This record gives sequence, C-alpha cells and structure tokens, in this order.
Amino acid sequence: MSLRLYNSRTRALEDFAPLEGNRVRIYMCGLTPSADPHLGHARSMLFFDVLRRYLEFLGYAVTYVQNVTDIDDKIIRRAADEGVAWYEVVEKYYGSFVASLERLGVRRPDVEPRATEHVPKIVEIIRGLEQKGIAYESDDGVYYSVRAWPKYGQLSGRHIDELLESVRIDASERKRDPLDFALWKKQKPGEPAWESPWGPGRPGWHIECSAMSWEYLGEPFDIHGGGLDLIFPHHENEVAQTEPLLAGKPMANFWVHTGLLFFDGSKMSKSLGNFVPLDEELRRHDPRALRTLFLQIDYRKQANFTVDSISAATKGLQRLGETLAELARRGGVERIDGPGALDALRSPSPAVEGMARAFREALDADMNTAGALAVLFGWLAAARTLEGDQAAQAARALYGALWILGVAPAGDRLAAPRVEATLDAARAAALRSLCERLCGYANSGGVREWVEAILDLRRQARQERNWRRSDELRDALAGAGIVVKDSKEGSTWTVVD
RNA sequence: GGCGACAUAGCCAAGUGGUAAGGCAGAGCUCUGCAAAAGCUCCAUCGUCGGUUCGACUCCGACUGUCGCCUCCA
Repeated sequence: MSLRLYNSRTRALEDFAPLEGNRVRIYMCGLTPSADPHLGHARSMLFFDVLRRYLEFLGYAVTYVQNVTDIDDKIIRRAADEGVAWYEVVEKYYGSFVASLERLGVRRPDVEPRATEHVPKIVEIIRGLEQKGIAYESDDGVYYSVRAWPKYGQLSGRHIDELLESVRIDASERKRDPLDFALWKKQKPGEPAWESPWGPGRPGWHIECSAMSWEYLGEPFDIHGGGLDLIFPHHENEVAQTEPLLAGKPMANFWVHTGLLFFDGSKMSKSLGNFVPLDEELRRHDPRALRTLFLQIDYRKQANFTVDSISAATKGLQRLGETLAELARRGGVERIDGPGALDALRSPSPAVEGMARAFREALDADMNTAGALAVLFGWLAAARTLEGDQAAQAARALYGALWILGVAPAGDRLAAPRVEATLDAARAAALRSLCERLCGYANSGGVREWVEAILDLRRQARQERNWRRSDELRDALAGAGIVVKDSKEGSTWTVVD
C-alpha cells in the first residue's frame, strides 16, 4: 500500500517513492504577482498543501519550495500604469495572495524564493547553456536555441515543427529561430535591471524556476508542481534549460499538474478578466467551505466554480464538524491541532481501523480527496454510536483526517456556538435597541451580552410555558440576524450571514 | 488547422470489466410546545450509435456536445 501519483512526465500513474532517503523535495510554481490572485490560484496551492500534508502523514520529511516570479513584463507594465515601483506592485499583490492563502489554511512554504534575488544562479545556468552551444547572445538578450536540444517538446507533447506553424513572430525580438525564448533580457530605457555578463538586464520568464529549484532542492528533485496551463511553455522551457546540464537525468522525477478552474463556464484568467479577486471571494464564503469544495473535485479535472456549489460544501462540512464535536465531547478529547493529530490515524484503534484504511486507500489513489471525504461521511453514522474511549479514538482519528485535508474546525466551534459578533454595525445597533426595549437596558458588553439578556427573558417565558412570548422573542432576534435553536441541553444561537 | 481533456441522478461529484461513493437539494419518519438543528430511511444505470466480451458505465471505434493548450496565465 503506497501512494500512487499521476506523473505528467511519463503520462502514467506511478508508485511514489523519494529519490533520496526519506526526504521529499517539492517545487511548486507560485505566482507572478502582477494582478489580484483568484480562486484558480488558490485551487492549485490548496491541492499541493494537501499533498504536502499527506506526505508528512506518510512519514516523509517534506521540503516545499514555492517561488515568486517578482519581475516580468506585466509587473513592469503594471507599475507604469499605477505610477509605482515594480517592487511595490509585487508587494501589493503577493501580500494579498499570502494573506488569502493563510485564511484558506494553506501552510506557508518552507522557502519562497524570488527571481530577482537569484540572479547569480540564473547567470550560472545561462553560462552553462552557452558553453553547451544551446544559448546564444543577440542584440537584445540571450536566447535559448530550441533546436539545439533534441528533447524539446517532450514534456508537453509538442513537436517543434507543429509549434512553428502557429507561432507568433515578434519582429522586435532578435532571435535566430521564432521558437527560441529569452533567457536574459537586456535592459530597455526605464526598466529595472541587474548586472550580468551580458550587461544590465533581467531574467526571462522560465529561467528563475530552473535556478531556484536547483538552488534549494538540488537536481534532480522529487516533485515539480503547477497548474496545467504551465506545462507549455513554462515547464517545457524549464526542463529544456535544466536537463542539458544534468547528464541525462530528468529535472524532476514527478510532474504533477492541477486542473484549471472555470467560472461560469470559462477559464478564470487574468487576461480574460472574468474572475473575482481571491480576497473578495474569501469575504463572501467560509474559507474551509471553499477548501471542501475543491477537495470534492478530482485535482486534475477542470472544475467549474459556481456560487451554488459552495453552499453544499458548507453544509456538509458543518455536519462533519458537529459529529466531531460530539465525539470529542463524549470521549473527553480536547482539540488536537497539527501533526499531533495524526497518530490516531496512523495506528488506528479497532473502532476506526476501517475508516483509517479506506481514507488512506483513497488518498493513495492519486490523491482522491473526494473519495477520502466520502469515506469520512460514510463513517459518520457508525461513529455516532461510539462512546467513551472508542469515541475518543474516533475523535482523534477524525482530527487527524481533517488535518490532512486542512478542514479541521476552528477551536471555538467545538467549545461553544460562535459568539463573537460578526454582525455589521447596523444590525448590531438594531440588536442593542431591541435589548433596551425588551430588558429596559442594554449594557456595554456588546452583541453577545445583548443576545444572552434577551434569551434569558425567553428562557423565563419557556419555563412558564408562555410559548407565544417565546416565539415572539425568537422572531425578534431573527429579525436582528440572530437564529436561535433549541435543544434538550438549552438554546444556542448563531449569527446569520 | 494541430494536440488534448471531459460528458455519471435537480445541482456538485467519486468510481470499477461483473450489475453505480459522497455532499447539497427533495420526500417520509424520529425528536420537539412549535420552529430550527440533529438523527434514521428513500431517491440514478452512467451523452448517442456500433464493436469486443459469458458480462461494459468501465475496453475499442464512430458521432454529438462542452472545454482547454498551441500567446501571458495556477
């Protein structure tokens, strides 16, 4: 029983094993921060976050590198448009990206290297290619000679002659072959530049990933990831730049590509402009629900995002959380965060053995997260019958599973209903005056106190079996955005969105 | 034009050569003063047409449809 992953390099499902000992080295193509990131970016990062967690669960020591391509044509253009420096553009959009990923529970990479900080390594690689006769200098830059590398096109399944038919020839570029691409771009007036043997300039797109993966992971490394749209030309060119210097070894053992995300039927992309910025999307929806939604879709498939699909994920996740809370309560288990939750899943007790095995089998099968989630849901009914120590084991194992998927409930959900007010100012004010009217006063405590004060009145009414009064109070609260639910243990309430 | 992916119930969506996971919605029931929540139960024969096979949703072919890459893109 082991992890099998689809390898784009070989176009086959393969058993995964590290190249070296227990260490798994992953390089993920991150962002070129020239515009607001969107949900599609999040999808890729989310998947690799789960892959990373699962590899850790399996006992591997994972090194995860995700680059920032912090200089390119679009960043320069954007800076000009906004009248700011190129690095301010980078800080703005990358900062927003990082903040959004944090909300999504995506762990920070071990290293987030930037292209502009790795010019020496970039130069070194270009030098090496020059020596092999694969790179050449021209008036405006240093180019990669596509025809000098026989394997060009292998990764993405292209043929040079076919590519040639549809290539767009940019007359401004001085290259020998239309398919050649820039390794180094010589400085033009007003552009930022770094020193190099070819004079001031900047790295071309692609070379930064060759340089930084090599720098931090060594060559070859285990897994190279990215969105499917990067396979050509980006990944193809990375391979072409790196492998001539590796004496026949592949740059990365596994290439893992995530499917693209669509919004109302067409691809989300910066150039099409048909997307909602990620940070805005995260204000509208529960980040964990977004995670769940993506986990319910095969990572390699195209996925169409619609607003409706998110509510289904939200509800399902809630049920999972409710059962977990119940198991934790019965078993007397505190919230377990992080890798500490994994032991119960690694060596499961009899009560959770079946679930643990099925859960792993699903993830072993090319990270079938949808299947893994289905295992959890399917197990819920059986789990609810557990008591005492068995409930404790079940709770721990479920914590572990949810940690791998990154959708473990927030701690406060388990302890008590969410009471911290997320009410907007208008509704909070309405609530305050409601409290004043009903109770004759409103202390300065805030939403929580006001709701509790009103609920006290209602409890009284219920004790007196004054159902009419009770319902009036419930309706009044509902009018202010507070939903009350009664159970045998008492009333709970939540703020409605 | 070249290359490729996908097509499963109202929606989202796993999966396998031997008679279809799961989530949401919907229906019934339990609980409840009522409501909500929660729980239990029910709810598809897998785009079309051929072929291979004892047997196909799963393999092959054709067709139709949707989408992607070939240009910046997770």
